[in-house]
Amino acid sequence: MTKESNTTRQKILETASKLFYEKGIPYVGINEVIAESNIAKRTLYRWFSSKDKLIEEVAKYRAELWIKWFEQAVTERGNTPKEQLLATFDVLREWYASPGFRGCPFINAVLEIADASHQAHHVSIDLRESIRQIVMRLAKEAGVQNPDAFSRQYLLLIGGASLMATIEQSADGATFAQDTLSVLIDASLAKAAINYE
Amino acid sequence: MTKESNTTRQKILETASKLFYEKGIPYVGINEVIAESNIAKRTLYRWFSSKDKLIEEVAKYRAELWIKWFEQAVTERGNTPKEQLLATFDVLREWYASPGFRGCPFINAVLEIADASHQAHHVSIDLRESIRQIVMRLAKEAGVQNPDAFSRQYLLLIGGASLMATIEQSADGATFAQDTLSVLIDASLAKAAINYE
DNA sequence: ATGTATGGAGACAACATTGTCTACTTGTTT
DNA sequence: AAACAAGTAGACAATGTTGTCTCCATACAT
Repeated sequence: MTKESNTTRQKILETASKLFYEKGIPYVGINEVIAESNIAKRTLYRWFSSKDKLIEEVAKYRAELWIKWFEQAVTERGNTPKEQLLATFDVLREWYASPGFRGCPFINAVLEIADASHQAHHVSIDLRESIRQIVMRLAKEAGVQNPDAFSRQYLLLIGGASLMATIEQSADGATFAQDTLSVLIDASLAKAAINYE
Repeated sequence: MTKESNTTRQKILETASKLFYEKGIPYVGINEVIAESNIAKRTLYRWFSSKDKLIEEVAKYRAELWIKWFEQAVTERGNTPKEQLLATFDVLREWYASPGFRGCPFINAVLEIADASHQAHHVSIDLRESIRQIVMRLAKEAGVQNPDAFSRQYLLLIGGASLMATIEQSADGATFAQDTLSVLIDASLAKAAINYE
């Protein structure tokens, strides 16, 4: 039934999510997903019409969890908006250093699936936009001069830090990003204070 | 002979490089490379013992060209070290906006080939280190306080900008990175001037 | 002139891929 | 009781993959 079905669907989603992340999407076959999920092939195809659809649903599922995790972790730490902005990179540093970390799954998805028209790309683009909205709100509250430009610079830093974590397998990128962000905020606040180009 | 051989080898390298970049490494088969190169399968395998070896050699070939191109483009523009540092993102912006741009091939390679022990990963890591060395030298000349940390922050920005160009398909990341770099340099120079915290 | 390096054309083996299909089982709802 | 939704097991087709192999042709060096 619906209840039973949802748990099966959920089980597939979680297994696929784990395998896709660990091995890279193109390197995981449907057969591996069904074996690891302990389900029949027929069952998988009843819930997901194709591998591409499964990839898409996994991406949506992950994105939903990620943004909740991020938003909560950020509001938990730091009391002022500025502190919260800086705290994002504390959260990220821990993530990068956590066991099993193998890059940001959303960046991975975009590059593993070369086809730019794939729905999974849109999920990653939307997630980045969600992050940017959160950052922009915090930046406004912190009194940053140009919150829009600032939020885009933030995207640069989070992308760069994730990339460094993936390529150099080091969490230090989060620290460099944090320092850079601090300089950006202070420069913007100073500019706001003297209100002079 | 050696001369003839080198041109054949070179032809394979260039064709593979183009295909790998356009379609993504896992999505290009050996058969496609040989068809596009107008050579026999036997010939390819005489020069490259496996697809992985070909991927590795293509990565090395590209990295060599890239760093030359980058170094030259940078020294051509801007007279002072600071100007040259900022000019890097003018060069990159043009690259991102150029027709057929489909991301930084070295970032792509790392993420398309999930296996971290693949030689192509090392090529990308080495290239990033080469970039960092160039930036560190310029930073020293410009009088930046902590050239090592600065160069790593630079890597963040170049990675972030490349990623933005890939994911959002926009060259604007180069501009945001340039602005950020400018703030970083000025903050560091100001700190150097007052020689205080 | 004869060996050696190089290249072309393509068959072939061995295996992996996605997605379909048949046949059977279980549990729930009307 | 009958219909229906969901799941299991796994064969199968169609296709794609890498890498080997045979047979032949060409060009150059000693």
